[in-house]
Amino acid sequence: MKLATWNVNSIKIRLPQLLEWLAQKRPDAVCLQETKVDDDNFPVLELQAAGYRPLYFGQRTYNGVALLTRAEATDVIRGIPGYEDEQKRVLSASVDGLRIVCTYVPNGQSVDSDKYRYKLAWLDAFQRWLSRELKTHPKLAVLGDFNIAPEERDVHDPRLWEGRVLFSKPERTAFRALLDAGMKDSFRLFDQPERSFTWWDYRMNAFKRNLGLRIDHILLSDALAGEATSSSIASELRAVERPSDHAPVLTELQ
DNA sequence: ATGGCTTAAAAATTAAGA
Repeated sequence: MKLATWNVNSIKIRLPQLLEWLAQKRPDAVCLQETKVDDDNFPVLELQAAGYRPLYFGQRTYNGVALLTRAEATDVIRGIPGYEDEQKRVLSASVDGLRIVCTYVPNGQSVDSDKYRYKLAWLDAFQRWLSRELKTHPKLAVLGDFNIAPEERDVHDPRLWEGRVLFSKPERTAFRALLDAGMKDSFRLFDQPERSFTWWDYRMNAFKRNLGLRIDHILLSDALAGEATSSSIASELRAVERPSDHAPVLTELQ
């Protein structure tokens, strides 16, 4: 079973690339972030024609998540239950015996901003909810744009980024708390090339120079981690005409 | 020169991303 996540930075702009990629890779479940459309404008028909059943939880202009599955998904939950949030960032469902959580973690803007405080409070609520979910759904996968580079090797220049948003100590501690709740970073279950990243700034030829961060992740519950057979970053999608600034991440289960 | 692109809003700029 192939699981994938991709921050598309507007599903409207990226739909042709998404459809081509789905046809090539045929993932069984795909989590999308920053769809940037309300639910009335989600491209349902195009994705159905491609063989996928779309679930979506969006808003105009900002945020928005979606889950595309080839098999039927059930028990759909939107948002973090019990956590009031105007922003559409979490979508969960069961498919093929797995519980899948799609997430778009707040960016945080800068460490001295209200958005950063919102990010940390949001992550605390997310972790506490996932800890409970893991008890009822031992086979759990959490996929998405976490907006956190967990370790120094996930940052092109750790000295430059130390203490900045996406790589500050409180954010890395919050990411560690997610793993400590009973999950593994599937990308790190396997040998990987050095300087592997999932996001590159649009400016400064950052992709060509590989000045990136690894901030998009596929976490697998401890019960599921043993079933993983590979994990990789589809960086070729960052090299196309008019790319998203994020590349997809793929993890395959036996 | 906290810039450099890209997107969505709206009709020129602004906000936001990371």
